[in-house]
Amino acid sequence: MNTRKILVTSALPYANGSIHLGHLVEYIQTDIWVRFQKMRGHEIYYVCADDTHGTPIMLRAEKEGITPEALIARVHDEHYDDFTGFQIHFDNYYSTHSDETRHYSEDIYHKLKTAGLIKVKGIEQLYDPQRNMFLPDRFVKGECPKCSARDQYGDSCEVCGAAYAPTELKNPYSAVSGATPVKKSSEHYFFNLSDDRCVDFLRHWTRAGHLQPEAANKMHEWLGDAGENKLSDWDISRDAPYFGFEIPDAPGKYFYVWLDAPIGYMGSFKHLCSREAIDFDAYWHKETETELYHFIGKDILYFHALFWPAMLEHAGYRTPTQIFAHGFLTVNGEKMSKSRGTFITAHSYLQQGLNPEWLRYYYAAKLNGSMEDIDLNLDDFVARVNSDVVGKFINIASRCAGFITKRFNGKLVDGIEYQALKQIVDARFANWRPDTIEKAFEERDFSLAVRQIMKFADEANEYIHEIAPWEIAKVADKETDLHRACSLGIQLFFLLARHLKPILPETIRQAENFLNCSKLTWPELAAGDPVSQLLLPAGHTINAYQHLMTRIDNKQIDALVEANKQSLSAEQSGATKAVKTASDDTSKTIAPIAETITIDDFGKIDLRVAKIINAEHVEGADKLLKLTLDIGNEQRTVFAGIKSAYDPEQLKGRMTVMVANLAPRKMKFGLSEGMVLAAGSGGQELFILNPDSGAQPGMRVK
RNA sequence: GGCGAAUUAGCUCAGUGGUUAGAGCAGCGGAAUCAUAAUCCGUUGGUCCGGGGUUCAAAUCCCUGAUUCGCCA
Repeated sequence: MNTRKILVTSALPYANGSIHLGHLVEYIQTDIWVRFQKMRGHEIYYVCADDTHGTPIMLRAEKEGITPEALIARVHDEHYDDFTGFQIHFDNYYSTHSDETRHYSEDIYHKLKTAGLIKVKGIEQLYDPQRNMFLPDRFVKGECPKCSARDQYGDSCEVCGAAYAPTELKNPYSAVSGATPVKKSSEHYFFNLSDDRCVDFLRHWTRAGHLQPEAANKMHEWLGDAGENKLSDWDISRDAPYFGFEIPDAPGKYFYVWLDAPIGYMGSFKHLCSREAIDFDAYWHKETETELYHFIGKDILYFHALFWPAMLEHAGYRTPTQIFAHGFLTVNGEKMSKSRGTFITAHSYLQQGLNPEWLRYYYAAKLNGSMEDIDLNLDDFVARVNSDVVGKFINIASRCAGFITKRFNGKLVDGIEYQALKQIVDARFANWRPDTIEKAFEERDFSLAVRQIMKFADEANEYIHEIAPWEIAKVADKETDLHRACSLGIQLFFLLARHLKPILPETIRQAENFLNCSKLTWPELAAGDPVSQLLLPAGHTINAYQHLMTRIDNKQIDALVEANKQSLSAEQSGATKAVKTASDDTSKTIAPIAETITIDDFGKIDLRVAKIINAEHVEGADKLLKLTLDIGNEQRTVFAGIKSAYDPEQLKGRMTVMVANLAPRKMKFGLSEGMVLAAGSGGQELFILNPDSGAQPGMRVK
């Protein structure tokens, strides 16, 4: 077999926020693929790094009262610990805030400039006059120009979905200082993506097998047909103050974080090369035959399939062999949700004592190499892992090992019985060839690999049931049969373990101890060679069996979800890019959305427009006002806890909304026949609802 | 609004023109007791999202509608 030389990356997590189960899809996917290739003996390096630059990092560090360098050092360690906890093995986990990344950023910039692909032009942006800084879109808030919803971000409205420029917001304010932003122009540096050289190159490159078909189609949408030019030049500079690399010949101008992020792949690899004397150029030289793969989420295809290859090409470097994009993770069929406790951090998963290999297995069972989203269904997660891994796979070792240890001193059959065993394997298990599984792993169709491996595990259990070692064991003169049967079971377990090792590295490491064998390699089988060639040698001795994996208890999942509900305000959002940062600031004052209800549930609540015909203080009550409400054909008395915010006189004659079918409640001061609706945290922060003019008392609200 | 993807058993998913649509899990009925970390046999279960079309033949191809999710405006 030819030894391939491969460099693999996962996208760089942003150094602002924790790793969560959504991130882990990608790192687990990559790690499985890398481990598979390593087992096959290929020369493969897996590098990654924290993505450390940009305004959000700068502002967060400031908020915490530390330097950005201190912030990114801390987050780097947190991220690295999380990844290590999930058995994700990087050959190097570095930082984009490094000499190497700076070097290649400047190098690529210079080469692009020399090629005439950098230009400077003035643009007008919103500027925070109080903080003396330009504001990224997400740091400008205001009212949506279309629907007037308040507190919307500068790029799009979360209420009506409209997209717009931050300058279009009504009553804009800076999310940093609260000041009203002003328009100010400054010079920005652009990478000329719209240049014919880039467009022509990308038109070809995106169709040349470097992308999944669905990704290539998406790129075509962005590129347009031949003759069209839909690409805009890419703004690669940001003005000071900015945490990042200053552009060499442009004081006060910094490289935009997305310029140096992918260059961080090179930086991290360079750092590894220096440490381990690897030839960097062999992997990045234009004419190289080494392979380069980037695993990414589908959300950042734009950067990796357009900007990045165009930059590399015109700076004289090689371009990626392939971009492997995956979909998003949903939990129980929905977006991860902090209020439902399904926004689960890697740290909490590990801290709650859940086995990381459960998740690795489940993700593997779901991933198929396409850009489709995958769903983590928590009930299915428990059932699937328990049934497949413990019930089928682990059980094979568990049920055969006892006999081998107790009756045969740990030794598997040898001599003529070993030959008989091989014959059985080649007759009955001739279909246990690794080809299909190997191809599936190579193509990142892990779900197919897992299906195939579990089919083998089913066959192993069926066979063991047929020969029934526990029956043979009762018969005095059938020691040989018992020995052969159980040896076969262990051999089958050994074969399955070899296939599962990329997915379950720690469990299989323990299995290697149990099996008393050196590190398991991928089962390579040439065409025509019998399956029995893959077995442990004759007379091999194994160690006593100790349990290799426990089952998941539903209670553990409940506790995990509960823990992530509780940590709501404490946890940072941890999105891959900075866009989530600003929302963290508001999330602290906004209560989580309650459990989903059906329209029928809502229909049970009878809300009516009510006119407040009288309001008065209640003697002896600290918080209550006594309201008399007109709801059309009847009047209601309601005691409302709004004394702290409203004067009775100002309420008289106003219209509001009440729950008309709430069970009456006897209170110290009388019977309350419903409740009026109000928002706010209490005290002076209370706001009763007010229907639009024209609503009449008694109208139902629905 | 435009473009794209998805929709198959209770759950998670296979199945891209060819028997009567499958698997695992769950359920139900048995067996077994080596495996306290379990298995084996049997079995129930489907309007392949709805509607229309092409074809000897459609889950699969085409049109149309619904829902969900993306991207774009």
